Amino acid sequence: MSQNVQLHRGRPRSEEVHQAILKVALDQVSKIGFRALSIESIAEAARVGKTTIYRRWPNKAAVVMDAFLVHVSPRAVFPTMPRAIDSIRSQLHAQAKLFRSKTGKLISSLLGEAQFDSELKKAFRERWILPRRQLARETIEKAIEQGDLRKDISIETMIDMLYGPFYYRLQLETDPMPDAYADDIFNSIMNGNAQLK
Amino acid sequence: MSQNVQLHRGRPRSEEVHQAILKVALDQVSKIGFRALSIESIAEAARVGKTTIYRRWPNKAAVVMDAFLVHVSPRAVFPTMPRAIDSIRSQLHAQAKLFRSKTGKLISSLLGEAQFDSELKKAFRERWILPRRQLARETIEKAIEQGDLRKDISIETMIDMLYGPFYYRLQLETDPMPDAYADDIFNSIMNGNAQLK
Amino acid sequence: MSQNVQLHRGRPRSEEVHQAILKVALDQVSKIGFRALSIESIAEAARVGKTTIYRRWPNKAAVVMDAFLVHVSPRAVFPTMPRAIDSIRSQLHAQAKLFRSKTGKLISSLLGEAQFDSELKKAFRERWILPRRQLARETIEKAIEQGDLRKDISIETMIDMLYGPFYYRLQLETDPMPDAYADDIFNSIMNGNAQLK
Amino acid sequence: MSQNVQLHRGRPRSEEVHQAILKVALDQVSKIGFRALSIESIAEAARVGKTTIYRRWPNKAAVVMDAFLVHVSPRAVFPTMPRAIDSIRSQLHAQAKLFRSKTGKLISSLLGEAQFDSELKKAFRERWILPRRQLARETIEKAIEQGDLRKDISIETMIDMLYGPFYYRLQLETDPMPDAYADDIFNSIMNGNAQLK
DNA sequence: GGCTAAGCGAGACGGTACGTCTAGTCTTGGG
DNA sequence: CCCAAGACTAGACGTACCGTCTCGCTTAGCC
Repeated sequence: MSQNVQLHRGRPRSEEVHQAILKVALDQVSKIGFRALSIESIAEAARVGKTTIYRRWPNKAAVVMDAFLVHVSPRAVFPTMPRAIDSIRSQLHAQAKLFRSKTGKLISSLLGEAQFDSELKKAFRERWILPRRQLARETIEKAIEQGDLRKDISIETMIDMLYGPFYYRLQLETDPMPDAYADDIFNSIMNGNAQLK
Repeated sequence: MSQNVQLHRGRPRSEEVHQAILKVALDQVSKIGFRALSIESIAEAARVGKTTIYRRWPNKAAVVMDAFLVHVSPRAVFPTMPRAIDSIRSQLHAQAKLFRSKTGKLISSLLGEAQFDSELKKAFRERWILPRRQLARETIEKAIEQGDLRKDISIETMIDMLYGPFYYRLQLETDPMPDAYADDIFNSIMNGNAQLK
Repeated sequence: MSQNVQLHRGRPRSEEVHQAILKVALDQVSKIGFRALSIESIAEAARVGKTTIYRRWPNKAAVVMDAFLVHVSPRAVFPTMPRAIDSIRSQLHAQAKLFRSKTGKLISSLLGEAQFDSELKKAFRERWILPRRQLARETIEKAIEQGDLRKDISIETMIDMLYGPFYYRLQLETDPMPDAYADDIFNSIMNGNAQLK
Repeated sequence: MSQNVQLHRGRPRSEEVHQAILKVALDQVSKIGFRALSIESIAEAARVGKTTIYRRWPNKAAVVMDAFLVHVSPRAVFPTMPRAIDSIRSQLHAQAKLFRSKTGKLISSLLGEAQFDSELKKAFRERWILPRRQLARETIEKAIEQGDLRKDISIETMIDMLYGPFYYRLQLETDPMPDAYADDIFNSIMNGNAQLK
């Protein structure tokens, strides 16, 4: 029985063009920022028709989101160490370093734009936030098993406390974000702030 | 002898007009959202020339920022209780309530937009964030004096941990933000998550 | 062998749209006058984007100039008669009639505006004035050949005297412009005003 | 019986201010042209409130019209000679000279603007054109009496032929306007162009 | 090798809002 | 009542992008 459905009719989409667009998008977002970026400027710089971009993405946020993930994914891996609790501390340092880099600016732009674009918010959450939360969740569970974290804690809240302050400081720039900040957060989460009686 | 310098030359700016613009801005931002809002629509609805708006604010973000503060300031007061630590818990509940309301949406819009507008970020930080941090700081110091918080903690980090998770959840909508969330955050900050040995 | 150069790249400009704009421009200039006319109102009435107009003409004067020529060209032909001198007299009557019509108002608007827009002046001169002067010149030369006009006259000056008084009266409205006016001008040009001794 | 009607109540209008406005208007119209001129720029340059200008003139055309007349009136006098026909020839030369000067540009601007402003047209006609026509009329009548012009001519048409070609050439710039042009016009008007049989 | 279908770059299309400009009016304090 | 200053409403300007569309041309698989 032959397969009647013709899978690829007509000229196939060019992978080259796809990559060129993402590359230009990333370049421009770094150079001129997310706001100043426009589909028109990407199209022009990539020597590509606007239609070609709109055929693949609904708007510039989606393009930049893709460009961001292609760029950052290989870089942002969760460290694995024998003691899970060490992985967590290590991850916080990696987080601080990432947020201090140019990528930090890109992340805050995407999160900022996501406040006005529910599709982007969904994508940002599902493709960037949730995978990292899942890794964090697994690591926390392992740390509980290893006896370093209490059994009775709310894991989701703990994850919020691991990430929340970083995004807060990234977006508000109330203070810089040195490695020591990661340690402060870690210690506070582990030991709490109450005066034991 | 006489004062030669005329302090207010020309027709003074109309306070009525000022209030009308802020009112319309707030109305519209609630109805149609920050992005759909335009200076033109505000001008039209407020029966005001566009120039009159541009004379007072550089862009719509600045208008909405002002409208937001006028609207929210009287509402968002830091509760004062005999034990400072109770004020903190109470404030977290107020925070959760505020962020669940329509104002929460407005705050996330302003913080989102602030990622693309450094003047707005400065204004948001200095007129909204920092005053609240200052109150939090004073309350924490009082709680230390009252023996409820440890002397050796980093106050700035603790403030980040009080607010960060709320803004994180507000912007990412990973989960809802019930009153119980405020309690979870409070307990985690107070007691930490480590398994005591 | 093969022709590599793509002659018409991109979507071609719509002739329909072009005509629609000119039609609307002519309608509106008749109804509300040149000054009250705006590119915005043309765009709106023609259901066309402003950019589409600006892509083709630099300002409203250029649009109206084109609309005028499209409208008037088929109407304003130089009459041809066996005796060239009769063509001239006939043309003066046509001139008077044209200037009394709505088109006269349009011509005075264009000439008026041309005093502030050198491009328009150039266009008005080259596309409206000079072609008519050329026809007049040929007719005068023929009349000289036919022995009705003297050989020693300055043709350019004579053309000025044929047209100048009409434009003068059109613009200043010192007096009406009946057919008799054309005859007066014609007789004066032919016979002069000096008392022969 | 005392006169109850108070003729001048309040502060009298300043003559100084009046002159300053006219001077600035004339300066600016020479420098930047009629179109670029605005009431605002006059007010600013003359250190005068806009209201003060609007109190005296309805719009910029009226201001410039006044400034023009104040400037040009003492300069533009009709020459008087024993033979009226010589006055006419002389006047044509003066006309050519005036139209070649900066004032020519100003006249064409006013006449141009007058096509869009009926009040200005009225003022231009009554205060500039008609007085000169009246002088021309008187001179022509004198020339008829002196036997240099025919009795049966249409005087109004002859005046149109004296002035029309100059305004035509001033506004259309088809050709320069040398003194010889004045002679050509004069000769044509006097002798006509017909071949005598 | 020709047919069909989709992709391609280019650029025109209808729109929306921008931020600026000027018009002509109004509202201060002061002369 | 005049004056300078400058805010007021109104509305057009010309520009920038949006997201869609329409060209001629290219590139594939299928018959």
